[in-house]
Amino acid sequence: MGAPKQKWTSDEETALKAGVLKHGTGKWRTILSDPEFGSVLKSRSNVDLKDKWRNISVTALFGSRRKAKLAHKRTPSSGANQDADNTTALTIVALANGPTSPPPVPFEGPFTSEDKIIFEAITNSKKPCDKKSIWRYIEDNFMMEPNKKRPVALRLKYLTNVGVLIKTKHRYKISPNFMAAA
Amino acid sequence: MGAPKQKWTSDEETALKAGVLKHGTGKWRTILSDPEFGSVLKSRSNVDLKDKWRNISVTALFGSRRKAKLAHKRTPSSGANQDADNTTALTIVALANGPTSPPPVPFEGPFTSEDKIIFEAITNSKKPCDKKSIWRYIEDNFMMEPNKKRPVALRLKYLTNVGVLIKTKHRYKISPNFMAAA
DNA sequence: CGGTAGGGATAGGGTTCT
DNA sequence: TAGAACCCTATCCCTACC
Repeated sequence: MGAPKQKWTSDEETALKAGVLKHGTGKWRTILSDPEFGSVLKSRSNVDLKDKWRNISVTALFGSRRKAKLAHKRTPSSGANQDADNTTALTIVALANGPTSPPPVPFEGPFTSEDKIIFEAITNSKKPCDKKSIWRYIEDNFMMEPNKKRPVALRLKYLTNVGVLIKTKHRYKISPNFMAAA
Repeated sequence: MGAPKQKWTSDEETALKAGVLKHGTGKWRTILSDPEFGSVLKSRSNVDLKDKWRNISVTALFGSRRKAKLAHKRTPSSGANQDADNTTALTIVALANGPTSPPPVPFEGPFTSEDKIIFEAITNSKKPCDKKSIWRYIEDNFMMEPNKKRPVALRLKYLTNVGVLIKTKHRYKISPNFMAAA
């Protein structure tokens, strides 16, 4: 019969994350065509990439797609839930040789569930985006309740201070010193 | 909390086997939607069907799922093992009113473990399939050692002679006079 | 037609119950 | 302890919509 099920290797996963970081989400065919990632992902289709990204993303934030749907169904309460912090999927790690200078404040891990939402919002926009875009993304996708805004705002400021995010003219982007990894 | 464990009735089991014979394995939602079987199986989900089929199939071939895993772990040796013949699950019985003429050679039971693998291979392909497909299925799923090929080949020829299998243009299918039953 | 998004189905590992 | 029934979720498939 067909293939018995092709499990993703961590190499493939890393390539996918790097591809999303470079081209943005929803650019699956573009990522596949990029020789930087296409070679690693040559046995995957654009749809495979989409599915895997959905799985990675939703797993990091909710633990599973099923739980994500349940969370969506509930009253707009627990957007990012508490037991999501001990996942490793959508995390960001420092690259060996970054071009910029060291941050004034050292980063102290680990990343929180708020961080992960912020990363997803920024990554998804593909361009440096302002605070309002980040909020809109979060509200559109996670039905976060109002009193959850403060911790997110605090993390946004913190991540900027430690150099994980770079803020230019009120717009945020992820530092090139960091990239998604397993 | 949930349901107290709903044991499968033999009616349900028969319906499942007939459904697999008609639609092939892996078509659980289709089987459920087929009014011919859906009414009997109305308290079962597609996943239930899949799980039950796994139990039936693997039990017939190995005695249990655990033994099946062990068999897989061993060196590609004992694909179908010896103590599988005294099971009743994946057997085939003659239907009362078959459309075709009686076979030149009467069938003498019982079915062997080789037969069961052949049935599974053909059933799984959903279409009449040639000898090569059957071998590929067997090798993919049971890691049969080469010197086991002969008994399977002999049974394939025998089952064709007695009319359990029908061979057309080098392709085999199960006779409509026969169906899986408990 | 090719591509993406999203819902939904399947495969296979794991867990619970008996 | 084994086996049957059931759960979990990564992967894969289908369809609507550009």
